[in-house]
Amino acid sequence: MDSDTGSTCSRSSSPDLVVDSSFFSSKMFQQAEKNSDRSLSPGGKIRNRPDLSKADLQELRLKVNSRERKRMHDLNQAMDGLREVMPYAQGPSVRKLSKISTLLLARNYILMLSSSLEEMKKLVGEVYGSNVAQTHAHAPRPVLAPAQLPLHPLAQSLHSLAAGTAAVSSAPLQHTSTHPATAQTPHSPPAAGYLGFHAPPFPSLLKDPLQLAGSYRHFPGMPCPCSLCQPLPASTASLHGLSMSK
DNA sequence: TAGGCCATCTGGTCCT
DNA sequence: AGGACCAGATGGCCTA
Repeated sequence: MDSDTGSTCSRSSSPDLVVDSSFFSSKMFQQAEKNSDRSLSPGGKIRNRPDLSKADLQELRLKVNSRERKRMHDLNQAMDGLREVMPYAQGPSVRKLSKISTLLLARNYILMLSSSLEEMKKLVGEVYGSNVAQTHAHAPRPVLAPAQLPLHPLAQSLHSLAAGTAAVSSAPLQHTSTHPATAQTPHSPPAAGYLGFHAPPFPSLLKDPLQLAGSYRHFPGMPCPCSLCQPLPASTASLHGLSMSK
């Protein structure tokens, strides 16, 4: 059951709840009674307090409920904070990620970043190694194009992740996906399966990462990974398989 | 109307 | 003892 305040908050996960006497509406007490009837099991910290009067028991129960509400609100706030840093379009017209989707997406995001970091380390090591060899050989060496530098795989993967997320959640990114397989109606939340770990997340993207180049979101502070801006080096192709199969 | 998602209440358990 | 955390139950809202 929703509290009166909860039902007016447009499904916000973190409603600003002001607990006052009116908050405990008859509806809430009806629910409380039901729950009490249902859970008449022996035990229960509050129920087993013969030393307290009925009024005290009720006050204690309200206090505990309030704490629990606050705890859940804090949890939801943290969840909102997590949503904010996810590569996912946000805005008033965009339905926010569900909790489960947020967690799954976050996990994949972390995995992708970790993988990209490893790849960056490798490439940096290779570059330094080559430079050392080159210095000794006095031979001219082609300079890596920016598109081939280590950040590329990270950004490329971000595009896949973001585009896929948008596809399954229908949250419009800055570019609009036109891929028929990923088109969904607005306001449909992402299915957990798409963000899960047992199947390639976005098969169409894995098949042809270049196809959706124009539908990607560009992230501030990151090199644009879309194929319109950069070619896809073979070394990063494996990243598209990085996902949920763990 | 069914199903998904969510907020809330509640009792139980664990920790300080 | 009190608080945090957890899981089950319930009902509301929303979308397909």
